Amino acid sequence: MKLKELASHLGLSQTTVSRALNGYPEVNEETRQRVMEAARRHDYRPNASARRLATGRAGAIGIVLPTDRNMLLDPHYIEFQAGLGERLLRDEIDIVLSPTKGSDELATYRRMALGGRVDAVILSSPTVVDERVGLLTELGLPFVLHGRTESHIPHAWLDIDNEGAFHHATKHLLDLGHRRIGLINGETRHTFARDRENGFRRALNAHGLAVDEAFVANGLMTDEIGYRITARFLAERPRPTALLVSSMMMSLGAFRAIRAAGLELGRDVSMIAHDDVFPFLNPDVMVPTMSTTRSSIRAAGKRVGELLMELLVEGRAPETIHELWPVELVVRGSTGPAPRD
Amino acid sequence: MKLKELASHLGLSQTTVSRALNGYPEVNEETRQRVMEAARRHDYRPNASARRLATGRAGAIGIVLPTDRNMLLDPHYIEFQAGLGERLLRDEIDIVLSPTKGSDELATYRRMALGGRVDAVILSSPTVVDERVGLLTELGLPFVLHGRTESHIPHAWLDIDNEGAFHHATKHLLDLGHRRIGLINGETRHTFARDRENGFRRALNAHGLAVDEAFVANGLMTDEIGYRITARFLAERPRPTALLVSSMMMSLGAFRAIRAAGLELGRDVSMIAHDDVFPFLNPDVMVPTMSTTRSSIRAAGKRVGELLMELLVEGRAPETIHELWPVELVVRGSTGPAPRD
DNA sequence: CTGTTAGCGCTTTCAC
DNA sequence: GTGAAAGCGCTAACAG
Repeated sequence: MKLKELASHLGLSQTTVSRALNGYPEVNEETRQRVMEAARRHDYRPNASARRLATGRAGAIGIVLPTDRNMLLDPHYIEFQAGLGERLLRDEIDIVLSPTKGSDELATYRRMALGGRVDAVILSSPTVVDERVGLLTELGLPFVLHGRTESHIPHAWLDIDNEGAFHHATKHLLDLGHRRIGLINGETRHTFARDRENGFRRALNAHGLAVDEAFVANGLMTDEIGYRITARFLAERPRPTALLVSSMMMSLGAFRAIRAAGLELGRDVSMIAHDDVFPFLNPDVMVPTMSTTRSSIRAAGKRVGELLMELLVEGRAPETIHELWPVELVVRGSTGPAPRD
Repeated sequence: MKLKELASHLGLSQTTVSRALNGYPEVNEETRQRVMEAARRHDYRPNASARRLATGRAGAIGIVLPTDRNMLLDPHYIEFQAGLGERLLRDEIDIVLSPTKGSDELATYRRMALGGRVDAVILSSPTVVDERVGLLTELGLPFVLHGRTESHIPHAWLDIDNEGAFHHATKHLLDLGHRRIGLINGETRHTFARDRENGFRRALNAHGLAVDEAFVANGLMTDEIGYRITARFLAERPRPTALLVSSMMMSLGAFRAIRAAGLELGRDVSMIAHDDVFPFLNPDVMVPTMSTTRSSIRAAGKRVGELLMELLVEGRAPETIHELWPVELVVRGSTGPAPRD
């Protein structure tokens, strides 16, 4: 069923039917009812491409999906998508995933912009210096950055307070008497990792403590890397009495390394991990329960969807969109007072 | 830059330029070079909507994304997407995610089909009786099912041999002398869970053993549920000496429950878990290493992309596409001989 | 080998 | 309040 057929069916013009369906005010209320009713009965759906071509709006937002390693081989991504989808659903906006090999990423954004397939894009996992912001601005494709990057170009972003979170967590460990604290972090080129490290260092410095560089490590946020780094830390003498870990996934590996070293989590070694709140990994049911800095990545996705709509529909200026979310510290069983030496 | 401009720039008609760009054979090779070169120089990209409207092809395939809990907001999903993307990338095919609330799922498929936004869709996590197959067939929207469902309607599917995998795993445990084996499975409405249970039962029966229903459990495939079910199993007397677990995520919880019960994995209790091969969860680096039935969900995604293209481009008949992948049993440290009673 | 001419299905002036 | 007509940017017969 296409508009033309529907119109002739009703003995009306395409124009009127289109107007009725799209809620234009100048349509007779009775006519509108008839049109609506007929549309429903015939299960009429406007053709997306035709509508887009006519309006210039794509009704979709884009995400570039790097198919190779390490970018988003983690569950963070899908949680974010779920949140985003939750919001976009309301306006029947689709998410277009454009697969890309890591090296062609910028070219893919270019293709998205020029192809008119999307109205805006979302940028995730920014690095400290991120070329994408400049490119998209130049291309005139609206976007919201999830995270932050250093750039003089005004743009919309939403981030969590990584610096504050790890500062708080470190301070908590210091208050418990820990003096040798290890940091197991994501890759340094990512802004969030740098921010967390800054928070960590600031807390130690404020306490008059030097950072022991042997206890600062970065890597992919996997179970395996968590295990390896922790094993290395625990082999040092003296070893750290507490760990700050950038992801729950890494904390799983860290936990195993602690056990493998014959130590007990929450007594011999304390741990605080960052929790993005995955439905399948609940710090409350771990044994011992895991102390965390918590911020739902799904909620962030939802809010980013919201901001995108404000950008697109209400024409809100990107530079007015800067949201920094506070991060909660949840103290559970994996943290305890520093053991005596 | 649009086609029209590019054409007048070159002193050619739109048609010729279009043909040159789309690789039609009847274009003079020299002309084609000129056109290509000009297109590159001006960074010309055909408008996706216009092309779609003209050709009727969308250049995208759809996935319905259930935004609420428990469907597949788990990492399985993103791995599959990555594999799919890897293949679709080659033909510049996009993936359109249509967010939906669980209950509106069928309506969303309908919308996708009628809206012409996608050329085909992918169906994941089928239930034993799955209405989607009938709906899509009726709507005439091509699809490939990842998994299997009971249906008399001919359709394309790719699945792993879940029955065989769990039969094999169970048999292996039996050969090691285990007699009380627990099954920790996904939700029974899903075909894969039913198939795994069937394989498990068949192996026990072939061995002349009755299935102890107290040792068969189903639930969401999360760490938490894995923990709970295992704790319950281990509280039974006599308790199981081996566990078959449907996901690595659940096995993490199972592992914790085993430790919490003061038992040792691989000695007091053996475990085989199904591994979808996530880059962030490596059975080889666990302690002890985890025995698994292994099949890469990412490889499946890639192959589904391939099949989709055959369906769409080469016009392959859906009913000729039935792939059942064998599953490898990888014996590692988490399995050992049954302990003496 | 190239150009002319219709559309694809919808929205949107501009008249009435 | 409704309709006629002109596109949106591209592809695809059909001629030549």
